[in-house]
Amino acid sequence: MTETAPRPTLEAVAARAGVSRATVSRVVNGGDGVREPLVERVRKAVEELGYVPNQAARSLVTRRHDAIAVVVAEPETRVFADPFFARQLRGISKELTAHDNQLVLLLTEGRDDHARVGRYLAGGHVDGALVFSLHLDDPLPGLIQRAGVPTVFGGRPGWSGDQRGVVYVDSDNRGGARDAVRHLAGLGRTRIAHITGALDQTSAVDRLDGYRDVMVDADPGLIVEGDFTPTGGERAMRELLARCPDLDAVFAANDLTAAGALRVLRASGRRVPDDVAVVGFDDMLPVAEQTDPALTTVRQDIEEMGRLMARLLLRGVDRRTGERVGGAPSSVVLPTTLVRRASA
Amino acid sequence: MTETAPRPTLEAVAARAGVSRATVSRVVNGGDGVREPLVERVRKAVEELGYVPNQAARSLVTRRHDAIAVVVAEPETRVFADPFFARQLRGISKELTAHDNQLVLLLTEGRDDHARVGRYLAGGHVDGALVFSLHLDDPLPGLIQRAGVPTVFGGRPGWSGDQRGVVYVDSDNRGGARDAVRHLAGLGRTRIAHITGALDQTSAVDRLDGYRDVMVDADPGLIVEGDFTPTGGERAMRELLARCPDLDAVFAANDLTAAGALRVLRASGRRVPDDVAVVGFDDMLPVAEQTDPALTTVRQDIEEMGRLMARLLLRGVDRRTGERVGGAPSSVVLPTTLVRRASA
DNA sequence: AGGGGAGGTGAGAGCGCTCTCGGATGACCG
DNA sequence: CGGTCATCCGAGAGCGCTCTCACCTCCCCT
Repeated sequence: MTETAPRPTLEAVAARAGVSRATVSRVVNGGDGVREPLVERVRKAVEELGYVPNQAARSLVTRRHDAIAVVVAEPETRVFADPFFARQLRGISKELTAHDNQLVLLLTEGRDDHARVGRYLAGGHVDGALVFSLHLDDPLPGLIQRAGVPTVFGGRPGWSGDQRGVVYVDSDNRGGARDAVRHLAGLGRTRIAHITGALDQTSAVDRLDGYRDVMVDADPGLIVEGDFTPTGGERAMRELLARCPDLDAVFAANDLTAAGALRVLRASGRRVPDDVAVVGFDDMLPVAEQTDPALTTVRQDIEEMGRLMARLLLRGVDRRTGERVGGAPSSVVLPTTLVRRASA
Repeated sequence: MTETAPRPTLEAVAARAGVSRATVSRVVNGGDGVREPLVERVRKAVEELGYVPNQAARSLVTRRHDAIAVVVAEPETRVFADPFFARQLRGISKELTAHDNQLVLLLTEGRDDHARVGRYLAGGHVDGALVFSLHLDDPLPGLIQRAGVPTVFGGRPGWSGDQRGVVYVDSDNRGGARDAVRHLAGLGRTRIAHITGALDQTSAVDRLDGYRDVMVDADPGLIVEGDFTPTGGERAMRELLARCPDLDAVFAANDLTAAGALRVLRASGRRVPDDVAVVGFDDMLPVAEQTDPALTTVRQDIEEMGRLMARLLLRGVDRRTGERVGGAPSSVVLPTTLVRRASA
């Protein structure tokens, strides 16, 4: 265990197989242009010696790292506490693994970390970056653009700078919100309230816009700002009940918010969905199914978002190294679906 | 953006500063043994050129990567869906960042992935590994030991192989469980049931052992196997109520399980804590506080566990490269604390 | 004033790999 | 049967860095 066996090099394999380094290299990298018997011999030598290429040496000459950074800006604990991000990460991991890429995770908190991440990305340690930019005033997109690293954002970055070349993957937050509100309207509800998410995030803004699309001349009193947390949902719901006791439906910006709202509604004696219908967003599974009553919500395929981000990025990275591709990748907005459960 | 500026090399910095490569290297790596005026000149040149060392070239000669792999075996979605892991990851990230190490995340699903991870670790791409080995029959510890990579496990690995040199960080699951059950007993409860976790994980086994420590001659009917999920908790609770309608307390193996149990208890007309007192484990925050009533539970400092794992590993890694250290690192078991809320 | 030593600095040899380029080999055609 | 060309393989030059070792300076002691 403490004994570090000297790892075999290309040279050693070449000697054993009785060929040159170049030939071994060719075989290891796909084996094109090497005749079958030689390929066999080299493969055998690799096997016997347990040869594994030295990635550092390889990167040194190829300038590729087969590694992608995943940057998660995490100013608040909340973000990380919900499973949303974990699911996305899983999708990303799957896709990267399938293409033999490593995932380098960079978690940031605060300004100093931003600088550090910027330096790291500019340092050319990775071939590209997947960035979850969560807040409107986040300096990260700017830093990254300057670093010149191919990047795909998770969620539309709320960034006022140069938009050219910005690629992102997002859910159709606005469309999903419209569906939710229309569903409530279709149930005959007319006093439909909205508890927003944290409005410094584009997803919250987009969902609010979707609500407004349907409720064109809604009572402004029916809109209360939340923050994507259950506690925020509770507070907002209390405020709503005080302001508009006659409301008959609530569209919450996410499931956690809805869960909080549900508790307050129950405590206030309202029956859900009979008195007040509630719709959430995300279909965050441990939560949405476990509320009482089970939550009607807007589902987004989170894992697929992650996978797509990775795919888009890898395409961009390939383009960079000069391989043929069909044009620059562009942003993708994934559809959402309404999941009907008991709450609306 | 598409234009990849050629990054300056050590050579370039040396030329600009009018010194040799060796001197620049010395300055970049701490500057020991270089006279002040020269240090200044080199620093200036580095600054002006925006020089960033090429990690690949450096690793090639030093055989260090300043990178640590975090391996998460994830046979079931559940593991990833709960925030437990995310918190630990955060602790790890902080500690690694503080020591200028990168975090390479390896997510595995299924046997093929295990082989892949084994190969990766054996390939010497990272200086060490942090492994979350979740199941008793997991082949990963064996693979890793064979790969000869310094490793620290998250949670006691339930592994029957050679235990020498196995280092892990765990919570005092057994002690925490004892505290929980004693607390219930202290409340005057006598028919205390236990819903276990998934018993192929050591944490579940240890918590069960802790329960048994206190309930030395408990009715075996009071113990039902769960699986750490809310649904499992519901099922188990129903079974318990059918078998032992006279139970007056439940110790659930984790908070999610407790949440499920709580729902079933309420549905069955039992009042909590009046009729049945409930204690969970983890103090998983969005969950434990939001249950009705708020959950009394056993808190473990998850983030600290992560930080500690990283610290232990880095110490082991240093030892490897020949730096002085105070002996081989050994496993650590962190204490837990009982958090009293409304449910017991 | 001369010698020894300590401390700074530079030259150069790799680390393990890829990739270009020239040479060898054999197939195929006239 | 000689020439042409495509195909396959090996020699060798780096990629950007670290680190050893020799040299050079300058200081201090006798």
